[in-house]
Amino acid sequence: MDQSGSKVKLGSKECSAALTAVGDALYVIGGKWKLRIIIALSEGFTRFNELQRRVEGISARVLSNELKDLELNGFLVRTVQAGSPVVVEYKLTDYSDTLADVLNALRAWGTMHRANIKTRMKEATQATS
Amino acid sequence: MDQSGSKVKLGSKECSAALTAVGDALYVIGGKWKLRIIIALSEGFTRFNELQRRVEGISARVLSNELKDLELNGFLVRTVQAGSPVVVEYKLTDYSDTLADVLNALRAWGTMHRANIKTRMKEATQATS
DNA sequence: CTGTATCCGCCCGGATACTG
DNA sequence: CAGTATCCGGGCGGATACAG
Repeated sequence: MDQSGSKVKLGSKECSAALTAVGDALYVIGGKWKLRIIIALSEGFTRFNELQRRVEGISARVLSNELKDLELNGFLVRTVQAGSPVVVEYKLTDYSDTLADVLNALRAWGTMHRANIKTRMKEATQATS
Repeated sequence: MDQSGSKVKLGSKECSAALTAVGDALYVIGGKWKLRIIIALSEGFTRFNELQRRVEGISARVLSNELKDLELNGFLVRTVQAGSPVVVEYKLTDYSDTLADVLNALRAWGTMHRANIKTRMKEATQATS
């Protein structure tokens, strides 16, 4: 089959490295909400309630926790401007830009996969009809 | 409950598309184990117990469920060869190759992030010393 | 070996109410 | 608006025992 190097064949060291690296990544940006929050922020939504509306399905409690977590990991900064209405803003840091490749890959794949699923369902319909 | 056509109705479609696409992706390959199992499989481990040893920390029950899920989503195929010891093998499908970019991006980022954390800790040590 | 079934504790996270 | 506190139910997932 792929013995003649058709697939990516890594040495055992690089293999565990892949497992470890992806594990590290998932530990920080894994979970249901982290990346979506980052996307919403990248779209220019900075306020708490804006984000909650934008990231559909998230509760205030969870959003609050996730934001703290993201701040701890250096992806965003929380700023408070005193005033008549106190303005709290969340803004992505430069470090969050390092996720660009991950985000792009995920977005591209998600788009592709959705189209693919539709095709599968159509075929299934035809086959069972 | 949002009655007003909350579907794609915004001027900037790309933004909501990103959220949807990444949401789709996370729905399928999100979670603690999926990608790690795929990596282990890509390393050539095909047997159940091999995978369980390779994907550190996963229990038999969870591994079983994840494998079913991955098979349902077309990432792998389960084959059973009858014999004195029945041989069960899990093999990645071509469709799993579409995840290459995602995996590479995640691996690269995880590696970068780990190095970055080390640097931060060093600096913190120096600052407090 | 390759799983499945059952029990069960724990924690995630929704709902609600409340504060500043 | 921007959260926090509390309650609490469900489910995720570990441990164990068991089946093919």
